[in-house]
Amino acid sequence: MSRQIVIGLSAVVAAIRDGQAVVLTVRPQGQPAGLPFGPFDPEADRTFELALRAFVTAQTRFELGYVEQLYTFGDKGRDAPLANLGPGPAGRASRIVSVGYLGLTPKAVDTAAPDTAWADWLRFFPWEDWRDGRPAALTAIEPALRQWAGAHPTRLPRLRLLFAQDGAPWNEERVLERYELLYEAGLAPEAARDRGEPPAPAVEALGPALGEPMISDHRRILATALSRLRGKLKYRPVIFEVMPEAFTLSALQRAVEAVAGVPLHKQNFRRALERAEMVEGLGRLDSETGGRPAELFRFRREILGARPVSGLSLPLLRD
Amino acid sequence: MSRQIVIGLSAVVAAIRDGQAVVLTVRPQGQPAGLPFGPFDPEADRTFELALRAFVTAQTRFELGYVEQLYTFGDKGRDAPLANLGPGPAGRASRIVSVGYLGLTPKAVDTAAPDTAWADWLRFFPWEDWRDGRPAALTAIEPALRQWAGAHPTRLPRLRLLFAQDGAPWNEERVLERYELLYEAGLAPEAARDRGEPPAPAVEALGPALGEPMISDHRRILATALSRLRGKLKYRPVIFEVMPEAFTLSALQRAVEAVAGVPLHKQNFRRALERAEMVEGLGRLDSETGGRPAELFRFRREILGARPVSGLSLPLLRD
DNA sequence: TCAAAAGTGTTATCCTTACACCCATGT
DNA sequence: ACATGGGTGTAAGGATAACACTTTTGA
Repeated sequence: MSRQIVIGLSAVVAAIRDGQAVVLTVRPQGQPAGLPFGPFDPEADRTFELALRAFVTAQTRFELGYVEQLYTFGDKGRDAPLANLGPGPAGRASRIVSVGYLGLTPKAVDTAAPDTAWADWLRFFPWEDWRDGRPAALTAIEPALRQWAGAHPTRLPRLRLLFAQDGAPWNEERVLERYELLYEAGLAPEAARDRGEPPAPAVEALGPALGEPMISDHRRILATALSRLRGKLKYRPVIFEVMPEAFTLSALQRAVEAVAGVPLHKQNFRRALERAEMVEGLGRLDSETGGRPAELFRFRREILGARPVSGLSLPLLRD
Repeated sequence: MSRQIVIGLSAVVAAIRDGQAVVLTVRPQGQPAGLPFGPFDPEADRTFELALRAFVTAQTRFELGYVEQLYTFGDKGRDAPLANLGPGPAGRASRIVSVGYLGLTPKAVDTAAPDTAWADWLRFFPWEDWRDGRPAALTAIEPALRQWAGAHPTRLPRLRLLFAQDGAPWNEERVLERYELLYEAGLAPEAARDRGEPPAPAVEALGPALGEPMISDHRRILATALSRLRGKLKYRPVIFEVMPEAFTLSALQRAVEAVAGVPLHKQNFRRALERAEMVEGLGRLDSETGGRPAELFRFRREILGARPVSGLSLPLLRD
């Protein structure tokens, strides 16, 4: 009898908390972190999305708002430690196909569900945070990357382009490609693990600069999500899905910066918002941090139905 | 024993022929057209992409070049007539999940494989061709669309936005959303078919203006592909994947226009190409159609590895 | 010589970028 | 008063959109 297919659904649930991009993780004690995931039941589930919403709520006591499909991963050998996804054709080795989803929510409240926590997204990709200039983690891993590339005719240009080597500019969208390069180079702990090998010495030496690993292919899915989200920021007003009803323009800018991982030019960011008529002042003020109180704004959701609406421009701050 | 999952892979293989965007279709005599598709074998296939390349070649005697994953569809009830996808868990009703792929090729050569043919892409979506102004097919289906929308608070703005009603501008990227609206409105023949109902009279009356239906969810996958491709044109130089090594700038422009379905401004299109240093004159001339011979150009593929490269701007021609 | 398609010049306008500066509050 | 963050004005440069015009071939 032939090997069976199990479809696993994984959710990247993202939010903003204290000016940082965070994701919902599940971490059974002692184990690496993972994303909320569950099996797709071909009998009972009418659509992927409904199944996803149901098990995320069950697992984390959290209701999803905005949801979109990311990618379906089916490579043999990268699904290793997800052996049993609950009931269904377990016992015998099943072929696991994983469908990744991205969910956004304005409320990063603690759910009190066991083993569930909001984790700083960039902890898994420390080289992705350029808000305060070139990240230290990148400097730390550069030697290992360059050693892997050597003078190789395709590796070296690829490294240059993806990791801003030799004066190449940083492109914040290519999160997945960067992670895949690290995996190929054997610099992601998951690479050795998936082959059943012990961790490489180079990986152990670099430690946290390589980012925290996750179970199964979850870090890959997380990288896919960040790539998608950073790209989408620019052509859809998705950032408002992680903002509360009322927010200050600075909070909005900090949210965009946290997701995109780059510092933005304050005034040009505001001018772009204004021109697009995306936000509206509420007259009310925010009485908060030290300094002049900021006006509260709201997203003009009504423009979504009324005209083709693009995202935000990212006016970079020169460094 | 529980119902099993079958994963079907479908390929949208696109090319340009005689200035038209075409796709590879499989059409057993008398039946509606379909995309090349085949089952994913969890036993033998290492990745989706390898499996896809293998069966497309087997089925159409055609080798794929550029390939990317589109989307994974798993809705119950939209997979109706694909009952048996070859060997595997057939006999008993299986749950079919379909993973769509997009492939691009510069050679739309006839393969001589049985029942395989290149079909004009826009035949399935006649309202998508704005190269010669507002398409007649759109004018034809507008009354039915407006009747469906009525004064409904969400339907009407959605219709306006997607189908350029009441002065709203046309957005060529939203192919999938338009198809889904037609499906919801019962104006795609597939909608009644999937519910096991006879064709609606309104659908029969409109005939070809609603576009040719396809088997299973293939028209949905085709719409997904066109959306993706139209979007991608603008931020990746994908158009060159469907061009021969040497081409004239007019041929390039016609290719872009065929895919995007909109007319472009000749000189501004060329200026954009020049500024991006994307193409290079070959000195050779093309001795072809009536008129002054055109210079042949090639895509400077080397820029791909060297710097972050975006796609083409689409300088619209006012109408 | 005329139709057909290739290819070029130029300007107004808008958007982006990059300056530098003023405002309102809490301590 | 001063530190802290909020909020504004304006000018240079580049990209886009919109004009109309010249060139080279085949029939």
